[in-house]
Amino acid sequence: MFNVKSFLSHVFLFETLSQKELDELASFCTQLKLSKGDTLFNEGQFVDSFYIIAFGKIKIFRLSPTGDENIIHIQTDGDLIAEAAIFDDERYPANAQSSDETLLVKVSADHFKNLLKNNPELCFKIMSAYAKRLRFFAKKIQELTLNDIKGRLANFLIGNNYKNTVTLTMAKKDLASSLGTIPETLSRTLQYFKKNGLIEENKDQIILKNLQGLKDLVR
Amino acid sequence: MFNVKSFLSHVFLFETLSQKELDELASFCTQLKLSKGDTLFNEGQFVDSFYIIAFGKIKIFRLSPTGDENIIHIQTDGDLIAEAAIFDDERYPANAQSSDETLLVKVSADHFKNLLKNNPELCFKIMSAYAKRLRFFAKKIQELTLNDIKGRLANFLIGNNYKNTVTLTMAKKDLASSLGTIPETLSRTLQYFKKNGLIEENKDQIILKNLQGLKDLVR
DNA sequence: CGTTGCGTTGATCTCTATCAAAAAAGGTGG
DNA sequence: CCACCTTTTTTGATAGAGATCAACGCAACG
Repeated sequence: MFNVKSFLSHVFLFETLSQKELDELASFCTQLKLSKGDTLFNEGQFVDSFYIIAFGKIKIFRLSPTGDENIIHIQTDGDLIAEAAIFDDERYPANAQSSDETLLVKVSADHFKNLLKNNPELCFKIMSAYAKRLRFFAKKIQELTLNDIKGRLANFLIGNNYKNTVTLTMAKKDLASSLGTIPETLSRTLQYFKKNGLIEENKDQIILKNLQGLKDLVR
Repeated sequence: MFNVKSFLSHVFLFETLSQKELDELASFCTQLKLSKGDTLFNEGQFVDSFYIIAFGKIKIFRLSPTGDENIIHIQTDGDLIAEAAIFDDERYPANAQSSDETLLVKVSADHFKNLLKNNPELCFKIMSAYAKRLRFFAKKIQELTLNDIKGRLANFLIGNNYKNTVTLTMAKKDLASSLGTIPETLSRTLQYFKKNGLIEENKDQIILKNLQGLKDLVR
């Protein structure tokens, strides 16, 4: 059985809250269960809450006029969604869709802001979370302008490996999109890595055989 | 004569402060004058303050290992610099350099955080500023992955035009870098726009002759 | 089993970076 | 104000990376 309050107390942003504050926070949170493909919100809709992922995956994306889906990122367990939007204007800036069986905690924006008013420490934590995300974005921008696809893929593999193995948690077409390329190119780049002895592939596992070689591809 | 307190009272972030709070704020702010080319801070240096531009231009950029300068953005009058960094870890994530005669107000991070502790409304403003910047970055990422150079330049022109005229406030080589390309390509793209009757150029003024045509180039 | 979506492979073409050089614009000192 | 030097911008030619289009194998699924 899933306990909202207990879950919240383990979320980085809320670690420092007192029992009383946690109770208050929990009082205006609700659970939300989504199936694969369900829409959480759409670009342009009014913001009335933000979300925390208990488990599952949420795809954040925008659509070009031609209908192409541009994945900004894929959020997963423990990640916050649209927490920035509640302080900005009153509409969501992107689409969010579940790409898996997903359980979310939904936090009412108005109530949350109220809680913040009396808790500067929590404010600081939120700001720090923002700052982290800003840094992540800045890094991504640099990566897009500086590195070619080999470099970007190598960087992804290096950053997501555990004991020299990367487990793909998303479809390759989604990985392609979040690397700023298309499935065909990703496929070819993976072949290239394999031919040069940099990696081996085994189902959804990618084994890094030559870490230094991969690093050399990254600027 | 430049008056710090009066200037601060007109900065969006501080509009809601009382006279008393403004006095306190001003007490730990200093002025800083930079000439063209002067360095404000470098990537990796410890963060002890953030800045507000009174007038002038500050270039925020990172260097690739090969020494290429990757301009993230160019900030100008009224903009904040490094205000996100003060809540993150303790180092600046990029380089900042004056690209003009520039006057800055320097705000001590520690003192400022202290002020924030007792001012939730100001916290909200800061968070909103963060949210805006996040959105700017997200848009830039989208643009880099979605649009080609024609699209990016068209988008820039559309977004920066006033009465169908864009006044270039930076060197073309810098514009090229912040669009994620190189001067040669920017130059050629401008020629292309001219040949197709989309724009006309006159010194540092670009006149948009066919707004719809430009829009059609943007995804 | 047929259908549907994903991943791979091949051929081609377009865009953009690179290299090289000339032209234009900006400073600087006399 | 002019000659000189530096930096920026433009133009040309070339090569390479990656997108596009097309087709096929393969697995999941009703």
